[in-house]
Amino acid sequence: MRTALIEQAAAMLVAREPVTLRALATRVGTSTMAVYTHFDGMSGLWGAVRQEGFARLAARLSDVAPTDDPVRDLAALGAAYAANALGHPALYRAMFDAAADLPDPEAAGAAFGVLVEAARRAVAAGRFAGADPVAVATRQWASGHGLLLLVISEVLPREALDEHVPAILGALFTAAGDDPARCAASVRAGWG
Amino acid sequence: MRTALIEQAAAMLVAREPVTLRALATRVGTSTMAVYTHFDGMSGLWGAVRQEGFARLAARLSDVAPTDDPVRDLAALGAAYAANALGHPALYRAMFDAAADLPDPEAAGAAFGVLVEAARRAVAAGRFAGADPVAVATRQWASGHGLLLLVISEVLPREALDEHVPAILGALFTAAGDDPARCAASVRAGWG
DNA sequence: CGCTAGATATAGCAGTGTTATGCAACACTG
DNA sequence: CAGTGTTGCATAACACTGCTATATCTAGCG
Repeated sequence: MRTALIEQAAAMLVAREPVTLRALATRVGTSTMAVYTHFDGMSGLWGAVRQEGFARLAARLSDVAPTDDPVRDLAALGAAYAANALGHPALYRAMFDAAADLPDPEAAGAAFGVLVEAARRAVAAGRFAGADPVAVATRQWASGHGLLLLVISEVLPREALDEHVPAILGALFTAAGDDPARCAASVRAGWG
Repeated sequence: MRTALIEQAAAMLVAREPVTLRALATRVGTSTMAVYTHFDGMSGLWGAVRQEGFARLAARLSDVAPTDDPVRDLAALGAAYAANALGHPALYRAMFDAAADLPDPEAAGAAFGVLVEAARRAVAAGRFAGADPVAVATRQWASGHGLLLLVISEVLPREALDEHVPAILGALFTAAGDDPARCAASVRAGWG
């Protein structure tokens, strides 16, 4: 029942239908009370939906197989992140509407951890000499997040991603200590 | 009446109170119908509020006096942008909830134009050799936007701005062609 | 003054989330 | 096995939301 409600809510979210209590209950074939017994009302359900979104994101990022080029992997993680967000834009927006209070913040931490781990390998491989992996991952995340939100909001066209993401990642990774030419090649390879 | 409604809505937004039709009408001392004669219902009022937000943002950015160091100016514009967003976080979020459809998109274009103009001066001054001013401005804007949203959402602490903004701007401006050391000094001077 | 047009006030509608109550099914206990 | 407490869902009602239809009032002008 819990999972049915969450999945139905996520489905209505990606279908761009308004996620209302009664419509949700009807679709699942139950009554409105179910949302109150399994969650703490709609706000609780939204929390569960956000967490599900972060769980799917973490799964998508974990699917990116590490190679012997950690900088390429960082770009590939960015591509997977963008694909996930563009595939379910409404869910992505909902996730960050209140990303601070998740039932289990570890889910978001896991997604972020994949990025940090790749950055750590880049530092270990000597590509990011003396850089802080957490700082690099945070900057990549924040920059990509902002660009993605502007694309999802239709402020920028979809092509803006291909135009700006490689440039931004190249700038960040070069600033972290990577060789500019080699960095550009890795980013191009990872971003696809 | 129009302006009273917009200002009251903005005030309730920064006060973190729910902006409801009846509460808004009561505060202004009128009836709910006023929102329908002067705007086209609540959605129309939200559009006007978003536009007012962009107008204030453009005014704040225009207040940044240009100096003979355009790279410093870009960082100063970033600081003004961040101060405006952090000063009225709820308004900032509302602005980008539907930034694509504004009654007069020129208001947002004006704010963005200030950034582009500074980048153009940097190109003209030889700091950004052969770079595209619009691309540089877009990357700075998107990156700062993402970081600001994460701070406003309390995913990242406020100190993250001082930690990451100079690094990100330095990386972007260096990638645009500026000298690393000189760029770092300009950013430091502008970010304050 | 009389009249028209615009804006405002009132009341009601459909829809929302939430809650109180009742009912049915389940698991445990003597 | 009967009785019993607990849990989970259904029903109905409540307060609230945005919105609209109608009536009233207030200028502005001939």
